[in-house]
Amino acid sequence: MAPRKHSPPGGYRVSDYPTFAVTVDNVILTMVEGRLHVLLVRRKEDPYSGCWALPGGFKRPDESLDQAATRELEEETGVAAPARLMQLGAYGDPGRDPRTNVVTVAYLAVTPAISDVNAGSDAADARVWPVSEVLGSLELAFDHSVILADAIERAAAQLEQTDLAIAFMGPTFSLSELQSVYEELWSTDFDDANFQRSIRGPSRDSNGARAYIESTGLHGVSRPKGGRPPELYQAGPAWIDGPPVRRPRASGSTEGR
Amino acid sequence: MAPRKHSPPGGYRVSDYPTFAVTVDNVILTMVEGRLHVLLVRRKEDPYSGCWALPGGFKRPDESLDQAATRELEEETGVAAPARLMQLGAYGDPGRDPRTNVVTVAYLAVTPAISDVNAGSDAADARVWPVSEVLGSLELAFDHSVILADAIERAAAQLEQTDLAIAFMGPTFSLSELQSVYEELWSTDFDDANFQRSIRGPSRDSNGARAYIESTGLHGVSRPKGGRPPELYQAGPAWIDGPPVRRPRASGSTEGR
DNA sequence: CTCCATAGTTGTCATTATGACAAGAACCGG
DNA sequence: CCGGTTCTTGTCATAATGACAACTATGGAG
Repeated sequence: MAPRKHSPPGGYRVSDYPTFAVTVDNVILTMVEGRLHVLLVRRKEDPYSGCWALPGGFKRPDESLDQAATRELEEETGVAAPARLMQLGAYGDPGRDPRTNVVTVAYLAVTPAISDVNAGSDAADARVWPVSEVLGSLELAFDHSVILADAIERAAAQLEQTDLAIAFMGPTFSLSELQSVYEELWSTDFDDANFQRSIRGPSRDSNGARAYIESTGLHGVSRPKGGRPPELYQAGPAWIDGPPVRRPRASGSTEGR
Repeated sequence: MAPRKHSPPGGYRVSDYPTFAVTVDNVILTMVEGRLHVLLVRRKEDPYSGCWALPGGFKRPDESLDQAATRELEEETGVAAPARLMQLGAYGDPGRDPRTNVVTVAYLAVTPAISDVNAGSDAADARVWPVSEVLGSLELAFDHSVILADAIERAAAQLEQTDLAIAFMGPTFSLSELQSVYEELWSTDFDDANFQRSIRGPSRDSNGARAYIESTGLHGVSRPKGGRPPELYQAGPAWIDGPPVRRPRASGSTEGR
């Protein structure tokens, strides 16, 4: 029996209620060569020893969920938490952890290409995997495949609502790089010309509105196979005027749940 | 100390990690006379005895989070869980419950006007409150005010993404009733004529596309002060072709998080 | 160096959606 | 009957979108 801490007159005795372990798991998405990747660690311990899993771990009582997510990410992968680590949801199906009752809270974040990933003490290995590979053939620990799928769906939705796409980009980027983010997450093709027009802003006023991105004077380098070098842009000050691109409503969309 | 259940060879011993109580809380929103309302219960037990709170309670190990939310809602308020009970997020700041470490998972749902609310055994009272009143003057238990605010924000966002607005409506409804949902949650005014055009579908094809709502031949009754009786509609089969109304980007919008 | 494949950029045009607003239709109370 | 109210239909100018042609700037093959 757990120790009885407080017993207010007539109050619930907490010890009468089942206890759970609470963990946090991070879905860190990034873009490598135009393809969506996710950061995974290989587990060193049972259960699912040797299996790949989302980086995460146990929440401590003296920290918030957000703090736990940040800490565990850093501990297990050496990756500093991206600025916008957003909560994805809680997963608590009975039996999702063979050991005991574990409820996990999943977080989602997006980063530019990750420089160096280092497996922490709890992990045997850590690297980014192409998402298509992970969802196709790789078997993840626990219900992490479900979490990953939910995360990608959420990220795709957020692309339309926020400037999340910029978070995939480094300090400067070309518009085709940005375009590939939308195309990958939405499984669509944009007309290059129309995409530029949408992103740079409609015929709108020419001073500051819709400052989604800003032009640096710079030019990038050509692709391996040649081609005109792209102009480089940087993140604008704000997401002022609504989403720059809207998700195409085309193929059999299974929206609205 | 909690009982040591499993100790796989080399595995984590769960007993070494802190345990938490896990609760679920429901934000049930509804529309009463054009104003947004939320379902609350008055607590009978400490802590926060006598305080109003979101209906919820402890998750059991043998049920999923969704099931726990449904069960607690029914138990505490007698309200059958609406079809679409969606997870809002997890709240686990240290000290959010004075008793012990409690992580709660919040759920959000929307219903037509609730017929009868009955306080369950755990609650001293149960009723719907106008949201403006709750956020203004009423002090909720725990961090439930924060959860409520998050829920409303989420609901407003979902209005644009899904056919959530329909969930506020009964079997048949007038377009002005539907309009009031958008206007209340977005704090905007729509031009009545333009709203109708948007909802009923653009100049699009006339057979089935954009079947957000369907016309019943019926007519409602006039308002107290007179006026033409509205035509009545019912929910259409599906959310086929994207959102019918888009959130106006007008006043100082603090989007992007 | 020239030609060509590739990739990025600019421009045009028809179609569709949106906001503003006028006007008609159907009810109320007096 | 008449003004007040609410719902409904119609019109018009403007903005956004999709399709597509054309132009620019690179690398590489010959």
